[in-house]
Amino acid sequence: MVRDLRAALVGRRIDAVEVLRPDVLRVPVAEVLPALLVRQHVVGVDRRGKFILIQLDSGEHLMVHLGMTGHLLATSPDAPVAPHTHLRARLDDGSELRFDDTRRFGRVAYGSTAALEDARALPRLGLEPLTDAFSQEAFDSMMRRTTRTVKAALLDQAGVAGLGNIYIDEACFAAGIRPTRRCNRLTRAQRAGLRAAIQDVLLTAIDNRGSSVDDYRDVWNARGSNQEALQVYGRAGEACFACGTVLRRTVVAGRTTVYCPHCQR
DNA sequence: ACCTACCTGGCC
DNA sequence: GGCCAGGTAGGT
Repeated sequence: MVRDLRAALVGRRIDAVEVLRPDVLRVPVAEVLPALLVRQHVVGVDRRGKFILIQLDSGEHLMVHLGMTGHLLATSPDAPVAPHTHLRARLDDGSELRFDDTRRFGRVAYGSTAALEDARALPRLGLEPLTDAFSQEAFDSMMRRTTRTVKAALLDQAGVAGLGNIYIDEACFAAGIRPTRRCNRLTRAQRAGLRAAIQDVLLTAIDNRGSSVDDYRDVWNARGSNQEALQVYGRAGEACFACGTVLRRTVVAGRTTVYCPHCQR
């Protein structure tokens, strides 16, 4: 998403902003957001975990979290406006950036990263799994000192940033580890396998432009193809691609979890 | 280290 | 009507 947003936004000037649903805005109050954004240029787009940071020439950021059902779309201003569109920004190339989010679990905020952290709009996030910070040493020390299940630990964005329900189940399958296993009980080899699997699963998903299992769409409203590569997510009751065993559904850390009882121990 | 609430919509 | 859904915050 961030790579697509860079292509759509970097160098653009914001000409007009309309907040249709003020309560998706964390900080500041919605009434002042248009005045803060208008006439600024987008200088970059970054990401911390699942938080998208659109950097403006003031040095501040428009921060967006998509929640479960959020979209950021670059579109023509004339295109039909999706239901639950909460924010519209007109850009100097005649295009429009829109944020829509049916369930309103997503969030928008504006400010410096320090201000966003102070306002608790941007929480403390853990290791970025596709950077050098995600070393085996760092991952091991995190995993060795918690008794939580693997599923719960990986859902916690303060440990590893950016993993969600789909990719955790996929990484556990790729590593042959049941999501119900306790972190501190994994062997060194299992931790190494899990770390590699996390990186693999994420890189594949990015190559495939995301998992459009349901309503994920890219910035140009196109579907990704990674839903076709998923091995376990959404496949409970179906046969494991590796061994044919029926995949099992359970609830771990409050989330639906699917695994192969034969391939995953 | 859990557990529930927050929302809307689709499906049975 | 009840159950389920890519997530996180705030409570205990």
